[in-house]
Amino acid sequence: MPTRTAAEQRAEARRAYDAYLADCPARQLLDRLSDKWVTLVLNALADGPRRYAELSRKVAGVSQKMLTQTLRGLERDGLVTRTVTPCVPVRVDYALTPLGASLLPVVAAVKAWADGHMGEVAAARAAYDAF
Amino acid sequence: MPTRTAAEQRAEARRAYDAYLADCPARQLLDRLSDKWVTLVLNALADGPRRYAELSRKVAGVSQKMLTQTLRGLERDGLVTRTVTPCVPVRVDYALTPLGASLLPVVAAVKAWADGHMGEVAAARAAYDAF
DNA sequence: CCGTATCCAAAAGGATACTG
DNA sequence: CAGTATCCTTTTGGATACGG
Repeated sequence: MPTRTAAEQRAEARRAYDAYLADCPARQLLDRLSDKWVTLVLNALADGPRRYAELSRKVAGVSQKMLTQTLRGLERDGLVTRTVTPCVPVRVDYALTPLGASLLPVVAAVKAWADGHMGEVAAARAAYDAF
Repeated sequence: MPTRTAAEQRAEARRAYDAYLADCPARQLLDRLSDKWVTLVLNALADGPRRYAELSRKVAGVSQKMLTQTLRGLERDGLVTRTVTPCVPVRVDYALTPLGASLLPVVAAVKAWADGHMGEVAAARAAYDAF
């Protein structure tokens, strides 16, 4: 019997989809933005450089693991810089790059839509759930 | 000894954070957009209503479970409508609501930034990984 | 044709402890 | 201060089978 059935077809479609994603810049950005803490860190850095401990406080509720992981990701993507000042104790500052700063308006656009329409969404949810 | 230590403090901060998120429309929207398939489905519906099976094909690689789950979520949020035509076999059409359509420009803004800057991001990544 | 229900594997993410 | 390493729970999401 042929093992190549619906399962195989789906797997193939999935590979095609993954390849498509790899080539889709918008999707990559969305994946970054969808990381739970990225936008919060971006906003925390919006008005100037911040130290690690400052971010830890400003972005309330974030674990060390997630903060570090998020910062590393942003640094890798060229959105933030990490500056180590070798004094005692060590001092590390994070700041937005111009590229990172250029992303802020996009986040603001999302925020603007949200502020303008999330009321309708909330109402729709309430109506949906009531029924 | 007091069991109320760093752990408790963190937990409290986390509750505060969660409460903050519950009140933050932008964050809620971001959570929606971050759902892996939401934007793809939104785009698939951008130029007109589509049937379930059509979406299944247009959004390559999606499983039935995820497609249904995504559509239910969008319907709940008032972003898409679900219209059942009770013939044999059943026919179900999905379409964007005006609210859902109004979200398209936002997605487009994200896409625009991505198209304009993802090259730099990719370069930054390459540089970071090479080192 | 359009789903729902169940199971299960993989990944995300938090708590804790430890280091330079 | 600024992390790293480990463990472990929770969530996510695909595969499969079945129902209206």
